[in-house]
Amino acid sequence: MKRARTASRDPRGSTDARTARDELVQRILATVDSIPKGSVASYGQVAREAGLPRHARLVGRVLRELPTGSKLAWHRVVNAAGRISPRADGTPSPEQHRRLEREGVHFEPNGRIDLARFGWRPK
DNA sequence: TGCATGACTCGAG
DNA sequence: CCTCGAGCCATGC
Repeated sequence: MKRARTASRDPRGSTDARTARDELVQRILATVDSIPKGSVASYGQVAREAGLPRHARLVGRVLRELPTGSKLAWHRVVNAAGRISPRADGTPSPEQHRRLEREGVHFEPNGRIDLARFGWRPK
């Protein structure tokens, strides 16, 4: 049975609350997975495509929590400025930079990617 | 319930 | 082009 939520308290421990959240995560992962090789999408764009406008930060959180060695193409997600978002240490991930260049995504001298050229445009 | 934390974004200056 | 500040919103303590 569904374990009635005591109305007041609904800690993330609530079974349906957790499943609902997991579904949002799945949608985000699926969207990221659909970004074609050679192009990039911003956190906000991924959120919108996943049907979650204004949730760019959630996309970032999800990617941050990805297990090392994940098959997901997390490197195709950059910020709206076309840059690799700084990590906790304040510097952009060299790994992400490498992966992108390896699949043909070019970086300008200022560290930005020309979104008009490499930005993902879902059909 | 309140308050701080961000792989965010956008508009000003 | 860059730095800031404000707005945004799920999380976690």
